[in-house]
Amino acid sequence: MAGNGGRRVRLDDVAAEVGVSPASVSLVLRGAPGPSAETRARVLDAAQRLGYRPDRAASLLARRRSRLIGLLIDVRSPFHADVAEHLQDAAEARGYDLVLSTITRSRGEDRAVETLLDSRCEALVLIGPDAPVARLSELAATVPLVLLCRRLDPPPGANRARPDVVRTADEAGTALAVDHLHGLGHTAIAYVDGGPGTVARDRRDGYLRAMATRGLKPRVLPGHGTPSGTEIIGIRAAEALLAEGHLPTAVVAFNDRTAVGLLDALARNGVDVPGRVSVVGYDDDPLARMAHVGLTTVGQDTVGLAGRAVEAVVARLDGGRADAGPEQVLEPYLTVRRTTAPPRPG
Amino acid sequence: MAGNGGRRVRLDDVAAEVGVSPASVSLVLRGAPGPSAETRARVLDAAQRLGYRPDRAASLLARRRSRLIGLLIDVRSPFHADVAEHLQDAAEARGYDLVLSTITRSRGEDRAVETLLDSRCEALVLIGPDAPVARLSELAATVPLVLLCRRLDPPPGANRARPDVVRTADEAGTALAVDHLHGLGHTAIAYVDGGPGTVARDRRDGYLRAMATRGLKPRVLPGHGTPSGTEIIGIRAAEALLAEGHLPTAVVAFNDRTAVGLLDALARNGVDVPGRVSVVGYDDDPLARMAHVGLTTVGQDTVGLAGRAVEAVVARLDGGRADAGPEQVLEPYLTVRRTTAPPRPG
DNA sequence: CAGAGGGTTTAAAGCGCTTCAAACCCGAGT
DNA sequence: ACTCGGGTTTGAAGCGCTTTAAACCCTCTG
Repeated sequence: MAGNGGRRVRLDDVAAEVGVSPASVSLVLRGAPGPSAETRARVLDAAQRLGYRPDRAASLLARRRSRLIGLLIDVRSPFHADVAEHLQDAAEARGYDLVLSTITRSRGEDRAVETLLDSRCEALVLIGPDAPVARLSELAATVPLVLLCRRLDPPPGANRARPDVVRTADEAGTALAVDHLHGLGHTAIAYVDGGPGTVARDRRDGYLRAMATRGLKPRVLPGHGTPSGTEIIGIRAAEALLAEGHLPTAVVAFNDRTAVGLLDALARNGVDVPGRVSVVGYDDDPLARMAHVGLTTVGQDTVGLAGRAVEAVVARLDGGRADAGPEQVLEPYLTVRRTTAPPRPG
Repeated sequence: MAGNGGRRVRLDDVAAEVGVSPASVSLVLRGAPGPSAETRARVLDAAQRLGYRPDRAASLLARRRSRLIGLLIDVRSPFHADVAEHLQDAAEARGYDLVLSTITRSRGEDRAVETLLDSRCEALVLIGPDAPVARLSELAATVPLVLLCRRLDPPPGANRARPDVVRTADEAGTALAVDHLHGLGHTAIAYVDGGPGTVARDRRDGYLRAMATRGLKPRVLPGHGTPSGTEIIGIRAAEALLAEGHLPTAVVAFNDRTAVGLLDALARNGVDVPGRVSVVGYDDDPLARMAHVGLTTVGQDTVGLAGRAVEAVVARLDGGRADAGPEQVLEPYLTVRRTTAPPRPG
């Protein structure tokens, strides 16, 4: 409110206004026990009147603990944004705050993590980081670390530090997709791969195993090539399939973006989905949920993931647990929308 | 590196290690003039060896000026992410740092701005904020403010504080689209609106004016309804058009997301684009650039916008300019891709 | 009426870094 | 021998808040 050109209002100013010590004001403002109801009221009123805003830097510096959790995300990913939101809530509920650092073109994972470290974070949560196991282990030696949606494989040596891991059972996810399709009557089910990375591997393995279990012949379309997991990959896969002349009756894609690329290329070539080909994605992206896409997809429990991640952090920070807890693996779920149907008879 | 369980390494530790005063270390680490080459080398070496990381909170608190620019964005928007990246670069070049605060479901514009204010930001940049003019003016009275991609209309009273404004000439943008289509031979050009908001108004006005100038009959499809500017709006518009039985030969959409919805609904209904209908979007979203979309669209000069925004901030902060400079309006550009073509003869 | 005990308030010591005036050192100039 | 000036280094005072032990002030016992 106060548009006075003067200096920013400090805690002392409020104290002076009310006629109490800065200590009291600090206590009141943080809702700490001590001050009487009357003092509280007067301080709150004055703070409001003067338009006082606490200085985060100062408060952070003075506080014993920062109660800050650093989060690394990729701004571009809606999935990350989603998880971040739930993390925010979960952290808040436990009395923690989130500092987020995004990775961009000009700012790699390492730099983003450094920013976090410089910001007094007591723990770090990394969503599906690309860093090699050795680097992660090294980081984990410095600060409590939670890996979200990424397994640590191969596990670091026995005496190396080990981060907590919270992830979705991705093998089960693609198996779910195969189940669903097989249940509808499909037998020719192809898979579009997601390139390198542990996540892609898990999903592929899940598909392969599920196919093997049912005695079906797997068919994996390569997912590498620059930006893996993008629409382009899906388009290429569709083109490859079309070029062969005979399409499978169903395709499972590494993720929704790939699935959307697939969908689009199929539509452009006059292939009816789900009439001629069924498609299943992975992530339950907002993209997939959009009415006009209506993609059947495997979803991750973002609320659960966020919750577990925060629990892991709290267990280390407040619970005094020194080393990583057991890996937490959440089950994925399948959301059936409009891109899957029984195969066309004949 | 140092995985020692001990306390975090402080500036004093480095100073002690080298045998100089903390003051010298501080100077060296910030590249400030003073210390001799030899001192520099020794300090840098020790800092490296001890794995020293400066504490941002402490540094921020001690510094006279924070050189921090607060940026408000919506994580979900790729356009915002894009601008943010360029802002980051531009700010860095001028010796400023960015603090970003994102608006989410559970965290409105106001709260996000408060976080920024609490973080010692010397100036704020808001990308297309929804807040009413009065609120923005009030904010501008507190802190140097730059409005990006949003005009201030109606202008606040004469004695009210006024933010700097950097935006794209949106009227010109849609006019560009109409130009292009008319140039191809189209005369039945419809427009899908973007709901309330100054941006939507400008774009619509540009369309209407351009149509009037050419003596063409405008046709605006409503863009309101929850989340305006989304794919849904495009789908509804396409359905409305299809229901009428006769399609225009070209459609200009408020933004790319709307255009994509439009595209999708048309494809589903067997309408060839650009054979039967041409479509133009707005924003030059990564979405539009994607190979399989190939949307002809109007783009904004994000680098220019970011640069001007930072210039405006610097002019106020370092240049001593007290009040807002002139509104900066950048010209949009048209990127022709594969969704526009001459109308089908006959 | 002295002393105990509980609820409030506060003085003072930081948190880890920056800043800047003052001190220092040394060879050059007088 | 002595001052001068420039390049280096540093002591010390904060930045605005938190925290803790100690001081205070009552009212309540014994």
